[in-house]
Amino acid sequence: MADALSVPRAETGADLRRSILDHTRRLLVADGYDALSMRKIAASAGCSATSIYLHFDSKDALTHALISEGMDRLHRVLTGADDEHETPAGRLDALSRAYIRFGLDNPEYYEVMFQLRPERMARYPAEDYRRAHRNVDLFRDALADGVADGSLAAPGPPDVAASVLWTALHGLVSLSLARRIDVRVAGDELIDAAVRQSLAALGAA
Amino acid sequence: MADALSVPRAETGADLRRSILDHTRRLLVADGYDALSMRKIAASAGCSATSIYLHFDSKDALTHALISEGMDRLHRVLTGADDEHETPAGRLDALSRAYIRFGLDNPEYYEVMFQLRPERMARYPAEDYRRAHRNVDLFRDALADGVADGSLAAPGPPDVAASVLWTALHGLVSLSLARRIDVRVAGDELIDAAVRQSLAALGAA
Amino acid sequence: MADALSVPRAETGADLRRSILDHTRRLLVADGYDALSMRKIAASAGCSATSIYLHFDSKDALTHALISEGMDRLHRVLTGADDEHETPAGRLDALSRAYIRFGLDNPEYYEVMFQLRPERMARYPAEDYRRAHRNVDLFRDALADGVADGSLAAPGPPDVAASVLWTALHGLVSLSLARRIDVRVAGDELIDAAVRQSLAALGAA
Amino acid sequence: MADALSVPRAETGADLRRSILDHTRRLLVADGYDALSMRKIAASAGCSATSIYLHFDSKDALTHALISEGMDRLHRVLTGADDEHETPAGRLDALSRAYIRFGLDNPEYYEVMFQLRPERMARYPAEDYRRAHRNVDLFRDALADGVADGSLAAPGPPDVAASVLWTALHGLVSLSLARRIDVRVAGDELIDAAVRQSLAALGAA
DNA sequence: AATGAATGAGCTTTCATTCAT
DNA sequence: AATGAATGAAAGCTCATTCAT
Repeated sequence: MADALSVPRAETGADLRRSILDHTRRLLVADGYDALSMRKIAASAGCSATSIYLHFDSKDALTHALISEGMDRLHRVLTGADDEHETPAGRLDALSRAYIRFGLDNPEYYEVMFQLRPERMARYPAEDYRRAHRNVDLFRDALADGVADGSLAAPGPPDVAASVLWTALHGLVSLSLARRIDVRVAGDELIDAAVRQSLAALGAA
Repeated sequence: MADALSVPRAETGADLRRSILDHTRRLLVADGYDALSMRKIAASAGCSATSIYLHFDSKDALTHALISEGMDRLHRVLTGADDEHETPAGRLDALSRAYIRFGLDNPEYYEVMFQLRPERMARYPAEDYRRAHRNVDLFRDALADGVADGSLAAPGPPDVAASVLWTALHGLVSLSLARRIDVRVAGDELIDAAVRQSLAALGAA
Repeated sequence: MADALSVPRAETGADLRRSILDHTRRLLVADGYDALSMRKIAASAGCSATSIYLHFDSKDALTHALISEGMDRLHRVLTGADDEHETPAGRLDALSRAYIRFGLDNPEYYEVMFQLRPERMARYPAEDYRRAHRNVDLFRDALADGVADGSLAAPGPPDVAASVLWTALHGLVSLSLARRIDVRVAGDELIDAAVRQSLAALGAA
Repeated sequence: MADALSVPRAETGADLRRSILDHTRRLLVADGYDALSMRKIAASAGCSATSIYLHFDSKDALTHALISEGMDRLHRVLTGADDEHETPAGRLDALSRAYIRFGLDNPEYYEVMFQLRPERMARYPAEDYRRAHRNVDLFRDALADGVADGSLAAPGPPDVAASVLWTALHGLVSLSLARRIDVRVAGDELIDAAVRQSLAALGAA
């Protein structure tokens, strides 16, 4: 009875956990990680700051949950792109574009996933960060496959070439998100050029 | 004489300004920008927090002084590298290596120069950030020269190709500083590979 | 029972809100508004400065709560005085004396209510200040009633005459509170004289 | 030579003292006493904060200099008004209007002269405040003269009646300066009404 | 599961004032 | 006469977190 009359209550239980994560993402896009505070999250999610601690041990733990989630999403996106193509060169191209797209479309995930310094966060589970390498591994595997079948030519160990490719993609994404790239240059043309330049050395012509 | 005998006194006057900047850099390397506080700087520099305000209008102004200084240093390093080589390809290679070296050797400058989101800093002089483009221009000029004399082949406008090159270098530097690159891969080998891969597309063979 | 035996504990909860308001009043009497600080209030109320923010959004909000409270109290006092008399002249006399009495008895309320410059306070709700006029309205109504029944003779619009009367009463209260009136003159005699002189022009003989 | 080329230097010596006082007045009008700071005064007067201390022992001393100056100016204005009229009633009316005019025209002087609580200012010379009474004395003398020649009828000791008159005038001025009077009422009409009402009881018809 | 209350530590910044020059 | 340098104290306010309920 009271419920029927009450104002639409904020989520509770598992829903609240989900809601907290989503509102945190929203705040991250808007204000960035530094401006994130438990109070603001609580206010945004419509719960008390204390309630957040029912679902996350600490602010760091909340951040890590987001990182994990982001890593999973990125991995899913990348494997999807990987699967859609046959040739190693096609896979590398698709992986690169999917990575960039993910970063630009999910600035909040990208910020916590790749712009944070884990060693500056207390109590961080190194394990979580090691999972990030699964993503680089996708690049490496496609590259190794290409080298194996002669369609690609990595000028060195595939591990290294894949890492280099990743750093290049990351540089594009992070400077784009920070809006540090000349506006006359930024845009789809830049992304195309970046993918082409990044893959050129790998003989993906 | 008295000086020689006196205990190492905290600097004063213009020296203090210099000392504040240096201690700020030290703290930036150790703890990062977010953890930077006027109190900590003061404690580190051996002066009162109030004294910092004699030399800098605000925390932002102090940060901007560092950014300016870093931009100048980077520019000097890059022009030095540029001048030491004759061929456009040689210049591009030297510029790239100098950029990476500067970033890895000056993590504190690099952090405030390129890891901060200017739009999230109040009262920042857009002018300062525009100076950053002077550095990209060095890459573009070398590239354009190479295209002009036929020794290089940018697959598109030199502006775009230079920006792409910059993002690739930045990605390498920022992920290296964040220690996010697999330790089995990191090192001089990685840098070599990165430079080679980044320049491959520009026909700098 | 436990209560009776326990040491005088600092209040908590809603009691703390009340306690904060009361200690703020005490500090206002002692030191004035300018010397008021959140830390001092906290120390006086026996809570942390942070706790004050659980009950009031800001220092201004705390001040405004006091202003509101004071306005209510004054209004209650004035309507009480108004109701106790039949004739317009009697009402005006009672209103005037009640106003003066309230001011002299509640210097802390009076200070925030009438000695502050609202335009110098950020985020002040103009609404709160408009409520002050309800009090002047009581004077105006009594005066208008007297003019209507011929027992009083306002030399002009009742609005104006009532405002003038108010300013006269305020002048007496504020200079008395500031102890700026010659001690040989101050006292009940002065109040009597002030009321008599202030009402003389209104034909309240 | 250097002088001829140099930018217009700020005043020095006695001129600087004068300049400090004037800039302080300007700041008082703009921001009020609470917002007054030595640094702001120095910045406004174009000298160093330290220089202020060459001319005034402390912030309080500077304030007291202003109070003294204001008291002198008010006294001059009042005696001028007093002298221009023959009859006691005329003198009282002129004194009242001159007082109001002075207050409204010199909000900065009025604020430090009459809105400050001397007991809250450290090291204040009680003497300075006693001089304020000279002004009330002018009212009292005119009133006493009127009583003596039968043209006025103070309902009690002239001292008291004069003080009451002063408090009424002060109430009008202070509430006007604080912009606390209903705008539909404020204006010359209000001043006229206030003078008329204030003098009515003194038989100045 | 959820919360209101509470706090100590911390933040940037401004203050009046002093001192050596 | 004038100043730049320096400071301790204090301001309002926000932070992540804990605890009792």
